[in-house]
Amino acid sequence: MPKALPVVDVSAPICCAPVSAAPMNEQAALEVALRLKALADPTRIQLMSILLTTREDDVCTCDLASAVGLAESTVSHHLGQLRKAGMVQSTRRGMNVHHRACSDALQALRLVLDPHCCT
Amino acid sequence: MPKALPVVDVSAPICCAPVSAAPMNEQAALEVALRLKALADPTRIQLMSILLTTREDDVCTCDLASAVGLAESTVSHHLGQLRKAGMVQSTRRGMNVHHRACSDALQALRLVLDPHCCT
DNA sequence: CCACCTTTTTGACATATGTCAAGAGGGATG
DNA sequence: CATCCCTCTTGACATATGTCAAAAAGGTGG
Repeated sequence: MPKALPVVDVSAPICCAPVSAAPMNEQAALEVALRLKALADPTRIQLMSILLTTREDDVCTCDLASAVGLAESTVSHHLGQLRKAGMVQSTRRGMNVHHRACSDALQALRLVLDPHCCT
Repeated sequence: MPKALPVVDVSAPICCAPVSAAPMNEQAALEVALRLKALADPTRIQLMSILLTTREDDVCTCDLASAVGLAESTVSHHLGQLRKAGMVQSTRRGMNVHHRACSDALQALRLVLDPHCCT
């Protein structure tokens, strides 16, 4: 990756034409890729799955850590990635931090990946 | 990534319950993550976009290389990744190799990412 | 203030990744 | 066969990534 790393804010749901609408330019492709990258890790997928399937708003970092069997610092790191990509929102409640999946961001990403938009 | 790298064949479209159906186990999460990883690169998203928006079956490696402005060996590498993930099919025709996007694989991935499957 | 719990940050480390140049392979065409 | 094209593979290199332990930061309760 000998290319300068681009600094882009991707905390909002992706909003651009679908991949199949027209050949994407570099900028749009980067926007999509950065969000995909946030999801492209087994641990983070598992975390998203747990958060998406938990209706209660009471999943804290330590719960997640024990659920995926990794160090809390590692899970905190992954949650940070997901947060930066707008996939998760976290709120401190007392001593704990509670996490929620942002289904809107995920849905927006799915829209962009639609392969049949303009067939 | 001090964990042993898992060797998994992901050339077929992903087929598992959506992330929001139930907490995913490690194996399923890995299957999803590996496919996402294949897409989680700006160049590869651009390549997919070009292939998806080209109805004719006549996009060869050198065309793609000049389209994205990278060395042909680099593009060949990316196409290999996409092929391994079942996102692209390539066929040799004479001197050139022609590439096609597999929209089924992309569609299957979108299904798994549905955040509202069981709300 | 002190002891304690949860979370994040930092540092270190091994592994993975994207890129190119150079070489090797596969086919067409003279 | 010789030559030229297109493609893929290999090697090298810089950067990014996932992981943990240790330390720091944020909060609660005595």
